[in-house]
Amino acid sequence: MKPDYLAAIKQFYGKAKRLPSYSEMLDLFGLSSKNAVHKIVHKWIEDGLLKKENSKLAPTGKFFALPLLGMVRAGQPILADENKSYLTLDEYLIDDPSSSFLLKVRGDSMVNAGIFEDDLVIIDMKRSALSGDIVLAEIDKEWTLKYLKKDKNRIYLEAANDKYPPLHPKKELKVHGVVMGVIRKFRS
Amino acid sequence: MKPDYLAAIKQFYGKAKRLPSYSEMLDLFGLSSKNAVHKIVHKWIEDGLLKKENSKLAPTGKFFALPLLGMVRAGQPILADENKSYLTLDEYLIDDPSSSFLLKVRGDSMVNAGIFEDDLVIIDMKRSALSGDIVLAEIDKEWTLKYLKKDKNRIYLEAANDKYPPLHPKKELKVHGVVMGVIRKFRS
DNA sequence: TATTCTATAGAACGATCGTTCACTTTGTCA
DNA sequence: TGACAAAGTGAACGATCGTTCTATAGAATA
Repeated sequence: MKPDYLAAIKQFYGKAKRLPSYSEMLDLFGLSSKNAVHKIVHKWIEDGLLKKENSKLAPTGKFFALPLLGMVRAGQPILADENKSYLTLDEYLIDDPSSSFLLKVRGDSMVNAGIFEDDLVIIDMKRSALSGDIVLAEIDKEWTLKYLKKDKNRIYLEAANDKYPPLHPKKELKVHGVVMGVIRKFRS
Repeated sequence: MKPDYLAAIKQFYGKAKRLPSYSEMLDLFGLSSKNAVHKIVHKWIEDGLLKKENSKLAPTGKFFALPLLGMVRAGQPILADENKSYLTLDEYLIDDPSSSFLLKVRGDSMVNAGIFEDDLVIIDMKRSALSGDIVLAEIDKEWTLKYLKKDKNRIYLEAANDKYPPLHPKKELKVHGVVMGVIRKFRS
C-alpha cells in the first residue's frame, strides 16, 4: 500500500491554508530526503496541480477546486478530459470579498425564487441594483429581502410569494446590497 | 491617503492562494524596509487576521472568510462583536473534497426542494444515503436527481414536483452520491 | 518651537529555503 | 536471473527567509 502523498498535502492545505515547505513535507510524507520530496513535487507541477509562481510554490485551481460535471440526460454525467472544469465555490459566488457578507434568511417571502428559511444568501454591498434583482433593502426603516422593481418612475419591492403584496415606500427605500447567490445545505 | 496594505495582501492571496514573503510585500506595499513590513504583519497577527503556525505565516479564518449575519426582523442585521462568525463557502458546504464534485442540474424534477435548472449541487460520493435524502441515482441505467425513499422493504425514487410520479426500479437502483447542498447564482 | 510618537529606512544575522549532486534501494518485466 | 526504471537516501550549496538592531523623517502634541 503506497502512501497517498497527494491526500496528505491536500489535507495540510485544507487545515493550514498554505502549502508545506519541503522540510514539512518530509514529516508529512514520512520521508528523510528532500530530494524525494523534490521529485514528488516536480511531478505534481507537471500534472498541473501545483505551480511555481515567482519561484515559490503555489496551488493551481486544479489542486483544491471541485470538478464540475454536466448532467447528460439518460447518460452518465462525465467530465471529459478535454473540457474539464474545476471551480471553488468561493470564487464562483463571491465577486468582491471586501464588500460581501452572508445573511441567514428569515421568512418565506422569497420561496418562489428558491430562497427558503435558513438559506444563506451572499450579499454584495457595492453592486448597483437593477430592476428585477433580489436586494437587501430598508423600506421605511424595515429591513427585508425582496425583488427590486421599477414601475414608471417609482421604485418598489415585491416578494416572490403570492401571500405578500408589493411594498411601496411611504418615505424612503434604501438598497443596502444585491443578492448575488444563495446556498442551502441539505446534509451536514 | 494611506495605502491600504490589507487590501493589497488580500488581493495577492486571492490570486496566488498563498501569502507573499516579506520581500514580496516590499514591492506589494511600495516600501523599502523589511522592518516596516514586519511591524505591519505583526499588527495583523495581533488583530487575528494572520497567525504564525510552525513559525510560518498563515491566514486565519478571519482573513479570507465572509462575515455571517443574522436577519433580525424589523431591525438592522448586525453581527455583534461577541458572537462574530466567519465562514468560507467551501468549508461550509464541502465535507470531503476528495469524494465530492459539482453537478449542473437539468430539468425541473426537484423544484419543490428549491433545486432549479442550472443550479449547482454538491455531491458526495462516499456518504451513505438515508431515506429522505436527495441523491444522484441510477435507476435502470438512467441517471437522475431525486429523493430517496424507503417503503417497507422497497427502495424507490420520488421527484419534488407533482408532475412526476414515483420511480420504482424494474431491475436495479444504484445510489452514486448524496446531494449535500445546492448553490444558485443570481448575478454575475 | 521643542518634544514625543509612529512609520519607515537600512544593515546585519542565523535559520531555513529549494535545488542539485552522486549513490542506494526497491519493484517490474522480459 | 539480469536489466532497467522508479523511488528514496544523504550531503552540500547559494539564495532567500524572517528577525532584530539602530537610525532617520514626518506628523502630532503641547
